[in-house]
Amino acid sequence: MVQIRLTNTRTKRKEAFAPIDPDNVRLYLCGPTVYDRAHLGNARPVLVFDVLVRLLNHIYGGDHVTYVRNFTDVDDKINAEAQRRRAAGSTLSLEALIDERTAETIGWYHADMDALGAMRPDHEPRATQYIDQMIAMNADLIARGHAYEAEGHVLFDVRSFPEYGKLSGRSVDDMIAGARVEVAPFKRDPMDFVLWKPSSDDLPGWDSPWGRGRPGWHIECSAMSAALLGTHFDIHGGGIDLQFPHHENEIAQSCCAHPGEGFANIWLHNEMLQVEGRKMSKSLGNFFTVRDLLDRGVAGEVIRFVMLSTHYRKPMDWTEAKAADAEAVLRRWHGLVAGIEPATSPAPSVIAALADDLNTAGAIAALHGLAAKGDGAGLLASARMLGLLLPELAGWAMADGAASAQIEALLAARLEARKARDFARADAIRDGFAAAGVEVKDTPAGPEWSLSAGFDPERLAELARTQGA
RNA sequence: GGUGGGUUGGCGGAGAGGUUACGCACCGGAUUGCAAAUCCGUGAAGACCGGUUCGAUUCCGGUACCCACCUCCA
Repeated sequence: MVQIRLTNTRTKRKEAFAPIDPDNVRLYLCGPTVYDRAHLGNARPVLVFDVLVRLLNHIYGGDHVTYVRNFTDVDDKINAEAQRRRAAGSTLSLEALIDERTAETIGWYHADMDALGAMRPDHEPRATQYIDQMIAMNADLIARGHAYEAEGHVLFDVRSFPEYGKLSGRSVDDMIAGARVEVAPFKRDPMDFVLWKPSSDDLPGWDSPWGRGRPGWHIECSAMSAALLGTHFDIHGGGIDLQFPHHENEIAQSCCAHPGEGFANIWLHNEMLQVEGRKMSKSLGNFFTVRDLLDRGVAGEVIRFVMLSTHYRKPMDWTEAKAADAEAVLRRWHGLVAGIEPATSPAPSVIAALADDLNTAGAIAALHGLAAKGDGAGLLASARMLGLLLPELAGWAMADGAASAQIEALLAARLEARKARDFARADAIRDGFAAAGVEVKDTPAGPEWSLSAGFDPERLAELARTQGA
């Protein structure tokens, strides 16, 4: 069996992966807060985990892997949007407006991640479905002396958990020394964080032993992972920005509520996304969503390829040049595997690269090797381990019937012109193909064609008109 | 200020203490009516300063720059 090695950010080392139960490998990925469209950075952990799950499925069998990714649907931005809609004249209740907003956002999220070829997790719990479990966990933490109630809040007592800060390499005292924000007076320690907070009448709330309120952000993941994966599971992941405070707080909650269980064995964190060498931010004007890219004609498969061409633990820079490069490679590969059945198993070189801490860039290099050998079957089977060259994502690289007919007609016209030694016309058609993004290869068996990066159906149609083909 | 990540050839981007990464681009050759594609081939690197070593881009220390995170923001 292939040995997977993963960099565990908890131990800061690359470790051999040994599942707790090989018959049920369990992973949890922190999912989106569903208040708006997913931006490009949100896609990175999803794709990293997608490749990881595909690899685990390959090694342990798809029925022996359980993948959970949550939706955070309790959040002040969601509340603000619901309040905005009601202020704008909606007659629906606040709760109904929140449902409306989160439902549509989840729909968008699914559509966008589907377009990237990301498999749906086995479970996609919503925080609002686990309020009872969160309340129970909070009560338990109070009973165990790890949390306390103050002014309608329930707060986690970080001083009760000596390990606090270990994941992110911070000490409570250092963090307090560097604190920049005023501390709520009812906290015992400035680093104590909220497990439950009171809701005013114009905010969603649930009845609890501490009055009507809503959960703090972190407790949902502790409650939902325990409910769906148990109190000890294999892999927990997310963006490196979540390492502190979110994951630190999850560990504190879960380890104190379930002492001795261990919580997640391995923590995986992906580095952040940049755009053209700069941080992606609304103020820099380089902020965009996955949907923005898709609408601009960048294929989901191209986005996936670019994402996977940088190792997950390095900062990833999104550039137009990379997208163009990826598109050219994928079009060539699609041409190479057209009509070919995948090999029965992926190439060992690709599996080996992925097993080595998800070295997707190395795996892509191995795919290039298969392509260079002309091993279409091997390329196809191996690329699919990375979620590439999947039939459901291939539509963008294919010409439709009208374009095919135009291209065939133009090729025939060009052949005729060449036979007549009318090279001016032959070259005009050739140049027109190039300008329209159609790649023609003249082989001994006759011309072959494929679409290249920047295929433009309108220019092709124009060419067909002017050449009378 | 604290914590973590990064810095590799023209560009992107991996692995490995000593042997070709890989892709794109470039250059030479084959091929072509000329091209394209394809095939063959040549170049080209590891921020800076020290240390360890027979030997470091790879390990260790320091410096510089870039990025992220640093309490009810998700």
